[in-house]
Amino acid sequence: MEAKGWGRGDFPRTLLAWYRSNARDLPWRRPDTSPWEILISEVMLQQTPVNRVLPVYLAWIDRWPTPARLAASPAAEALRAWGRLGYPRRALRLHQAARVIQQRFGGRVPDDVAELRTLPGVGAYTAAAVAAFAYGKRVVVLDTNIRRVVTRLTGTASPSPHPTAADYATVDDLLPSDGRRAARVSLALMELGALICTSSSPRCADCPLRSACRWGGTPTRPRRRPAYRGSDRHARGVILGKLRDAEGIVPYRDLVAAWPDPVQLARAADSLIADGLISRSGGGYRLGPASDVRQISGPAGPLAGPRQPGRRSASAPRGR
DNA sequence: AATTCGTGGGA
DNA sequence: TTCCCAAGAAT
Repeated sequence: MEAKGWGRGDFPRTLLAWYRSNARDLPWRRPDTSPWEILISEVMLQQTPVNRVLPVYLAWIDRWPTPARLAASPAAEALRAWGRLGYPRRALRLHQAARVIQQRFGGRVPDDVAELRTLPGVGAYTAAAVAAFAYGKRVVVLDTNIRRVVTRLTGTASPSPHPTAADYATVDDLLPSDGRRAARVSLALMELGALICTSSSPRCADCPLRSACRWGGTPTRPRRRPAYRGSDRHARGVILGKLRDAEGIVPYRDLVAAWPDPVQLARAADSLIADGLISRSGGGYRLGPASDVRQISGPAGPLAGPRQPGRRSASAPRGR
């Protein structure tokens, strides 16, 4: 569907003019940003505000300027550098992605959406974003911002919580034929969604597209999420914080001191182990998956159990 | 297809 | 204080 009152070329021109003078100056938008840096920024920005990503991103690309460099580091280091960005499995997957890029793609971030999609932690949005923003490919980039802006603009709001085929078609119709220009339109739509056409209390008076917008101004009510405080999720966060702030092994008693319910604590720790975010080590816990130890200790380790002193902490929970 | 997965700033 | 929410992905 065409937005009302626009010729086909008018929409990109108006939007890009707005973007040129209103876009934030973000490091991953500099013209010399590498595909690897683009990938890092996109993963970090998943469900995470720009302002929180900025310092972590800068430190990350300084430390690991190539996939090879990250692939050569233990996963625990990636988790530690991730800091408090949230959703730490993203750090783990980005680390895994670096190893896949190194081993299967010769150290180069793929430019093909299907290949990008095979990387851990890279879904439909991130694959499209890297293909478009790093390589200038004409692909539909569909994140929550673009979906919100376009459905409001064209009056085609769909009730589905996930992007539909119709959503893709609607955006595809709005993108110019040139790949690099289309990518810039996608960036501009995202920026418009982030700065003007926000989820709640949008600043319609400042919108460059207001004369063509079909939106009636009816916000959608999201379902409320379960309480965080006191949840297993909260316990996981506390455990991870403790292990992140410690260099090595954290005794179990230190975790008990940080969380009142030992049953819940054990459950949370088990789930973190299952996710590869932490592992049992030397009678306590440490950041990172068990595979980190094999890497650090060298390939000599037999399949038989942990190579640690027989002394086992009495306070450590036994496998259940 | 519906759930689960952090975190902290601002309304 | 409570609640919302910020460039999704995996299962």
